[in-house]
Amino acid sequence: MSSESVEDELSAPSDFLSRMRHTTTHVMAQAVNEIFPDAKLGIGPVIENGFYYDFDLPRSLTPDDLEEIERRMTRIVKEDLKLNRFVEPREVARQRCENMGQSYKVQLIDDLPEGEEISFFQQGDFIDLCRGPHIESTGRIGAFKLMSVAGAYWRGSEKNPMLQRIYGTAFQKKSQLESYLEMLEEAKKRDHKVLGKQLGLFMNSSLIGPGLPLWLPNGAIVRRTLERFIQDVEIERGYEHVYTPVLAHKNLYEVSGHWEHYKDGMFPVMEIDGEEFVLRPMNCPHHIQIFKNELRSYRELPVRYAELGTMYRWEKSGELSGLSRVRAMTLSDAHIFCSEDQVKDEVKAAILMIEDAYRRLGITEYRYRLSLHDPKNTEKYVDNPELWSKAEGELREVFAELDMPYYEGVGEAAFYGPKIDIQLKNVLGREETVSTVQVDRHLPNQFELEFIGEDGKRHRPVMIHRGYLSTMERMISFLIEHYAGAFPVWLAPEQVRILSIADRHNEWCEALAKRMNALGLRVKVDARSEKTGKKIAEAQIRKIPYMLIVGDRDIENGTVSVRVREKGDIGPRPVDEFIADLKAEADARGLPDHPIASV
RNA sequence: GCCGACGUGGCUCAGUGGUAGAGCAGCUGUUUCGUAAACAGCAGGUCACCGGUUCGAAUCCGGUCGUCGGCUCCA
Repeated sequence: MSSESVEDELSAPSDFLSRMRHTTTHVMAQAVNEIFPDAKLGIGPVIENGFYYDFDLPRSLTPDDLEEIERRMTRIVKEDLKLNRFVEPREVARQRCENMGQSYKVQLIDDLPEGEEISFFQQGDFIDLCRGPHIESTGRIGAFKLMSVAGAYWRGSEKNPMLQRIYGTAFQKKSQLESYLEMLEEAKKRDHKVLGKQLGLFMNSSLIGPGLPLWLPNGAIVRRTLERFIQDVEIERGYEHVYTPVLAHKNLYEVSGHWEHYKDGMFPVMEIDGEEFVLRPMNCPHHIQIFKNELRSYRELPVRYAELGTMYRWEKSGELSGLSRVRAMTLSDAHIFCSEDQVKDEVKAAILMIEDAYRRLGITEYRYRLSLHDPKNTEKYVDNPELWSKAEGELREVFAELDMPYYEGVGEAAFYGPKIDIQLKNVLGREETVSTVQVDRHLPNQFELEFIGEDGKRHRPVMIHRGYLSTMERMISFLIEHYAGAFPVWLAPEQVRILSIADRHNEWCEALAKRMNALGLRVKVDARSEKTGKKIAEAQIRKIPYMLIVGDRDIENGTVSVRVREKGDIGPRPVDEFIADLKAEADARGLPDHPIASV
């Protein structure tokens, strides 16, 4: 992280927008410096949709300060100051920063590799250590806006002092800035926390506790439907399901190594009658005990145990968020026990299974990360260089053999082994880990797992940890945002709402709903004495895929007037035909082709 | 956990020291209506919690809890 930040600070991309944003961040620093002459500067890189700069200031910034800074920035832009670049020898540069009291900049210089050119940029009186590149003058900066203030640790480490980070963005044209801000507003409406409330999917109770969400009936339908899908696919693909408890002796996790490496992520020990229990933060040790329950033959392998495993992790309070970061979660987990020569095939099969699910869910924006350990961090990772290099090499081979592109993330591995993480892009363009496949030779050692080989001798199996569709919490928070709450038919809590035109149609509507319910379709009737327009508006807000409007004409002709969520009124359809089409669409368990709407 | 902001009926939000408000939702009644919100009435709030300042606190101050945006961490 620290080396990357230095990198960010000193080598911004060179296209005009990036250079302009980089210059804007300098203008911001200049403005802050005017208000706080003693401000110490951290780093000020360009990021995906803008920029930030970190400051060490005598007091914390308020929203009013941001306005003041913006005003000063506007003035600096108007002054149209030229940016001058100059280079200095290391010692001179270092002395300059020290004289300016810029201790963080001194640290940056000290960390620059030998022989690196050390450059400064100056506009007006303001001088800043920076590699650039910049635009030629502040006057060429277009529309900008400061977005927020946040605390950020110097160099990203909790051990370092916390600086104040100001986030901002800039565009060449005002209209571009405006449409970006509009886009953020739109994204807010897709926020799963907002939609979760609006659609009655989940809630939190401060009495129950933060990070412990409660699934409301509608959310429970989405979850159950997804869980059934997961289990059905797993059965098809040769997994066996098990159920294991969420508590275990602390000792289990001492053997596994979790206690040593993962203690901070666990709820504290419960002690009773001299026994120590913990809530499990992972399911693997439980599945391992099942593997060990009998003597295994190579003929049985691979053994694949799957479970929607509920677990508890002590997430720090500031990390919690809606359904995506929680303390109680259920992972679509599985552990594959196999022989050395089965590893790569099993990893590949798991990846292909995950890709197939994404296709059905309509998820296309993702990339593979090979998550490697950090050899320098022996505290976080099991210290066994041979195992690491073997497993990491193996996963690279898998990518090569599948001909799949990927990138590597050092320091992203699990404590026991490297991972293939599938990184999804969420609505805000941020990546989150959803599915994961991990190769592990550590836990089999810890628990002394064995199977009898063809040669009659004992061999150690390899374990593959496979998180299929993440935790139900994170996956569904992702899907809510991905679909903007408009779930495809197979996942929609309420698939159809029947709207009666007048009270006299209610009985017929109820009978129709009953008939569809009997086929496993989720149908409700809006039998209130409200105007049709109002019933439509409400069903639309609830994002129900189909509305069936029923009045005299329909009852007479045996039709329903179909209104499709995305398309509006598509006119009357024979009842039997609609039901058959809907049933087919729901059973397909995939993105809708909209057979009904396509007519 | 750290930095910052915020917390007012079920929901969305007004209200900056002087008797707690609106819209939607809810309930009751009227309306029976064909593709995005009929009309009227009623009810609903220890202004997150605890303490302080003040003749008087939703409003000012302190603390606690919770939420949000970041940092760190992560499925």
